[in-house]
Amino acid sequence: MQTILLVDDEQDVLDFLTYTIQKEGYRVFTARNGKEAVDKTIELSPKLVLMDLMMPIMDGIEACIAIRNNTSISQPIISLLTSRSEDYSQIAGFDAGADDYIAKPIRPRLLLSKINALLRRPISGEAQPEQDGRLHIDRSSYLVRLDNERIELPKKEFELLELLASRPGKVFTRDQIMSIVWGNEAIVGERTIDVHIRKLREKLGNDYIRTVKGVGYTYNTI
Amino acid sequence: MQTILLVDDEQDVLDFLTYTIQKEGYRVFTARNGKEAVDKTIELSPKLVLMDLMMPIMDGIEACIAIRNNTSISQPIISLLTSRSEDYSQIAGFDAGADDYIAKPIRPRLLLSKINALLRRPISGEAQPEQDGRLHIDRSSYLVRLDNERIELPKKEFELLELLASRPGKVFTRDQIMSIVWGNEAIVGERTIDVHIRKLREKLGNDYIRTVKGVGYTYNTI
DNA sequence: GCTTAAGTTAACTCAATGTTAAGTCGAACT
DNA sequence: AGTTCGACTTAACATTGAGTTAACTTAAGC
Repeated sequence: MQTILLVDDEQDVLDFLTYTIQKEGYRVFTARNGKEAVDKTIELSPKLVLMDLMMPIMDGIEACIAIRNNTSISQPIISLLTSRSEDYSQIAGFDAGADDYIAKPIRPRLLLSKINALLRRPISGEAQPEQDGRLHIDRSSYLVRLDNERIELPKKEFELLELLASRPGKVFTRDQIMSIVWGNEAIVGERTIDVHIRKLREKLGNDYIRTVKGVGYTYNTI
Repeated sequence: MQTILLVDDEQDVLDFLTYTIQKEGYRVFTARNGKEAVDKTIELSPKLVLMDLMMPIMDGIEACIAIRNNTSISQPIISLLTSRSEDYSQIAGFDAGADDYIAKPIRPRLLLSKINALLRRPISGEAQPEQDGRLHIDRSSYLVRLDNERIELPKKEFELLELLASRPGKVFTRDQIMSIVWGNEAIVGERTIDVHIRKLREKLGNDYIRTVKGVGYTYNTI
């Protein structure tokens, strides 16, 4: 079960959101201000922190910075809750390292679908894909750089490359690739993966992805 | 520790706000009118001046102008305190060089959050978003300059551009754009974002905003 | 050599996005 | 009050290109 830390200074909001999120099947902890949020993040290692922007003692931005600066803790996904009126602080949030925004007033349905989406995406902290010099993969800009030349990749190609590069040397089976990049719902044909691999090789050169026949594909460790 | 100059002609207000702000960990000085405010600004070089609009001897607007015109002193962030009714004077305040408004009656928590936000924000005019020369976005004057030619943008377009430019290269999803620029109250149609993107491209040229199909939009880092 | 996995190519499909023009609404002006 | 204006939204339609498929070729392993 995934853990979520909920941070707001208003008890009503906490109660309501806790109820809403628990019903969806998550484990919820709460904090009342930024200081508590930082402490509990360290203590509980939540996967996701939902935090109000305006709080006494330490506001959302400060807490965000504090969490991001503490490299010894496992980095949660941080999403800030904000009122539409306080618009100038919104941009500061991204600078502070927040991953997403959720605008108040909060619609429960929307909130849950956002939470699900945020938690479904690749683990932000772990396994930074690839730094070895030649190739650089940046998820936030959806951009790949090869020898400092930028290469724009379409979504699926990017995600496929990102997956392979997240563990250089590890061989991913077609099944694994299919369920991670395509999801279990999509039933696509046998050759679809091949074609995407081909497109990647076309753009990056043949050296980066190695076929392990009968098993799958791997990102080449030189 | 950051220094704040508090200016109001009512002793009650001064006492209450001084207490509130000191508790948050700022150094607070006070002044009783605009004249004093200018003098103490020169003397103390505060980071932030919180000033009532209506005062005897010299009002907030005049003091604001006096401070802005004195180029030999380090420019503080100026935020004016105003009653909701006198909102017509807000325009004059911005013209006079104020950075922000805080409406009376003052809610302590809101005030503190605003102060925190203001003091984190670079002094007005000093571009946070975008440095590359061609495009200059100035939030305080709500104005965009492209190759030194001024471009006036309506609110939504400005906010959209500001968001994208706040993190050049980062791809913002439609969801994120929607909740930040529009907020969750407004449920607008599918094509609304596209149209605003189009208007921006029309005015700025196509080079600045890149579409990442299936993901979102990004401000281009050439 | 036979079998099967993977590579290749080009055509196809459809959802995502682009575009245009017209409609709505509120603010400013007369 | 009526009028004008422009921001914002909507709706209808056009376009694009990512993703997929199909048909065929090549390579690997026994």
